[in-house]
Amino acid sequence: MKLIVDRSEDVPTAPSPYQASCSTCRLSSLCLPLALEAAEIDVLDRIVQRSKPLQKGQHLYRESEHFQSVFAVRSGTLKAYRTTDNGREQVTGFYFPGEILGMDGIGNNRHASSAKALETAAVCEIPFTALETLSAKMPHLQRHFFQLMSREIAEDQQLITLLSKSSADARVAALLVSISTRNARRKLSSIRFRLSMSRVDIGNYLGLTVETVSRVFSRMQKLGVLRVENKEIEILDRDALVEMADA
Amino acid sequence: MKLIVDRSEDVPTAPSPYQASCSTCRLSSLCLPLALEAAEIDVLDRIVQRSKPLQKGQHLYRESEHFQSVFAVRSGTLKAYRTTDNGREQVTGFYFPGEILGMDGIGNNRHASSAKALETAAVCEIPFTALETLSAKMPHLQRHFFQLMSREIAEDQQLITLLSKSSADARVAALLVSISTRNARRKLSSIRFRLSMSRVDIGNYLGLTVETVSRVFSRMQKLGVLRVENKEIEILDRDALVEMADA
DNA sequence: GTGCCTTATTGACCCAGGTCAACGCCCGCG
DNA sequence: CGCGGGCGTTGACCTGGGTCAATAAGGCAC
Repeated sequence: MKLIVDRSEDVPTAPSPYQASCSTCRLSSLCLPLALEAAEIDVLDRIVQRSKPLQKGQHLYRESEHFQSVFAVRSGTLKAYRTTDNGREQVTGFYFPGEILGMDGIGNNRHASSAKALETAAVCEIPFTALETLSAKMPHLQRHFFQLMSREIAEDQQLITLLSKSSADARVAALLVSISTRNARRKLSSIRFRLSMSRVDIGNYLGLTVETVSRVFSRMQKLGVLRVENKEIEILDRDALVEMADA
Repeated sequence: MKLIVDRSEDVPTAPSPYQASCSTCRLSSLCLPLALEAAEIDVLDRIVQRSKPLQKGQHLYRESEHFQSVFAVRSGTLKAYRTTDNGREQVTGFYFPGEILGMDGIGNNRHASSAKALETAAVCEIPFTALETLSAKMPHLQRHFFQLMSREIAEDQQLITLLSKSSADARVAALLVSISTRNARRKLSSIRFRLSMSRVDIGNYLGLTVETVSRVFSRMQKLGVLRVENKEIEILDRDALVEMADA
């Protein structure tokens, strides 16, 4: 399929400080520091590594690589995907600022998926052994991390439900609602945003072909639910969209 | 759909000791005690509650109920499922002896799914706050529990991959291979076993209709890959099955 | 700017699996 | 031990979305 060489490279773990600290981070209320006290945040801060941004297409980690850290997205978007035995690619999630990825690697010390930047993206690296040590000392942190993992499970189950029976319309609607909601949490517009992922990625994630995704967008536009202009999306009728999502 | 009253009831948290301890449990090598030292197992033992078995159809917990404990299956099989907004049921997993369920409730202190016994089943209840406290003191336990959750994530992602693109044959094959592998881990036959779940549940789990599941079984039987006799399954050609699973 | 290559849209056609219907067979209950 | 209701199987038909193909429209390289 891909005939050209993939120019993406693994990001080197750089030492330089690209952002001051968790305590000044705009995203701290969504991210790991949530539920920690000021003093605790400082301790957490000391183990978090910030490196130079990933360029579009660069990998943060690759499937079956040795697992060492989980990552928090600071800016940009990443996609996680796994490659099946027969070589097919399956997108398992999109990660926006404030969200944590890489937790699927803890299970057997090997990343269970790959993660790639969909646009220029900055991440915080959180070495897992340090996080464990800290968790044992800070009950809030331990609890919070358990919760984060549990939520990832619950979200995956929601996707399973979506993929198991829903129509193409419902799948696309559900994704848009999800992005909209996550944007709202980050104080961004929940009705107007830019899709950082391609139609191919959307289709892959939702178990649909590009063509179907495209047709669904067109149909929704015709129905007056959306305004689509390339990657720009405007939700015109959120209620209708929510309605469609569970049809 | 169901016109008769569901006679299942919630299981009361009984105090009586139905089995001695984790240290004598045949399943300890798969379950939570894995990776713990003898002394540590004793401590864990003290927080684990064993109650009277669940009858077929009884619920262990229900979606949106207050989350309090995770559970380890001691005998029998359970299914986890969630109900969508439009009232559809989606099976999210089957749980066999030695496996842990209920972890999806940690995220927001509410069970994200319901769990129901598919046959008479015994479980160990592990109160989560006690587990947290213990985890903070026992690094092995903390690590192991992180790993269990991570594996649940990875398994859900595998199901996502399966549901996203695979054919009906591949889905059924994958489920059979999974059950076979899990049986082997429990030192049971990996080629001959009884399906404790109905065709409806299988179809629901795999995103297929009952009719399709039935047809796939018939087809595989005709191909000499399986022998199917009601709920009894015999795998005649495991390689072929594995092959089909990633087609 | 201009060209090329990747991404997106749209149309025509097809097929895997869903739907509907009929029937047979377990299995639990009286 | 017989009967009834749910569960499983099989067949005929239909449809949502996949496949293939052609065209358009971005957007990055030079």
